[in-house]
Amino acid sequence: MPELPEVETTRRGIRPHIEGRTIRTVTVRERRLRWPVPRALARTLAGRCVTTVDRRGKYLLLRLDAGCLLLHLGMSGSLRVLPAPTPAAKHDHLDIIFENDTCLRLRDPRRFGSIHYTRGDPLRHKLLAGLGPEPLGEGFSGDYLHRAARGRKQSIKTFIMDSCIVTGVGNIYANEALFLSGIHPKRPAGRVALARYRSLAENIRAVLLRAIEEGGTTLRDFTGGEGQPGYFRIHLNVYDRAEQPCRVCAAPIRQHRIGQRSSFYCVNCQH
DNA sequence: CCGGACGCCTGTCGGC
DNA sequence: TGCCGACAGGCGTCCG
Repeated sequence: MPELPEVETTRRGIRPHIEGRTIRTVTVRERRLRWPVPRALARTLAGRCVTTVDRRGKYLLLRLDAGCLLLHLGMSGSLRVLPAPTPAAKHDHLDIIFENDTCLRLRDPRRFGSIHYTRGDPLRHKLLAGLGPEPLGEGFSGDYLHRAARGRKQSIKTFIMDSCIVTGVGNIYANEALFLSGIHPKRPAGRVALARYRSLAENIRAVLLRAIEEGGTTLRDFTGGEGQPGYFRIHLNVYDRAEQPCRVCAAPIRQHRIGQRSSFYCVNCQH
């Protein structure tokens, strides 16, 4: 579910409630997530203080006074801040309760999300070490993409969704950025010219920033850290708009699968 | 090395 | 109604 804008929205929603707070207890109701929740998690976290809440790609980093908690929301995960005695519903797998009776609750019906604790530098963690540049940070540009794509035959869409290339771009925003740059999603990544990669890099940034401003995209059930939906859906040009008229040329938006993922594009505007 | 397919899960929706 | 298949915001792993 959550791509970079939704994870960033979650980060901004939970941060003011938990930064500087000390963890009193942790309740794990379901250990079977994408990877098993560490058995010692509750013991490890009790008494720790959250110093900062950061993000790397689609991972949230809760930096503690000792170690760091990594959270990934998978397809259906969400985090929410609640007053401590709030009854848990189905799929509420984890509660982190702070000494001021604030509860940080993880809900994840499909259980594709994961939780990891690391003692050392989180950016060195196995799952983060190989990630590509942040699309909103330094080191990400059209020149970089063009260089990385050299000789690649895979589709441009699969290419920009590869977290080793650039992190945080998922199915919604890949479709949207390619539309904005007029690039057909099936075009081989190695056959996109530098000028078009410059446009694409700018549009990836632009669409992610705009989505963050709107609090992310809520398709069915995404909510930010304070339970609010995101409003970027209104601005989607192609994603989930099969057969609807292109906002530029009015031709019907096409949908078909690229690398097992639904892809949406305008045959008229994208080449 | 690269690229594509496959699972992992539950919930929802459309068709019959 | 109910059943069944397809599909859903991700990604590590396996195989050719």
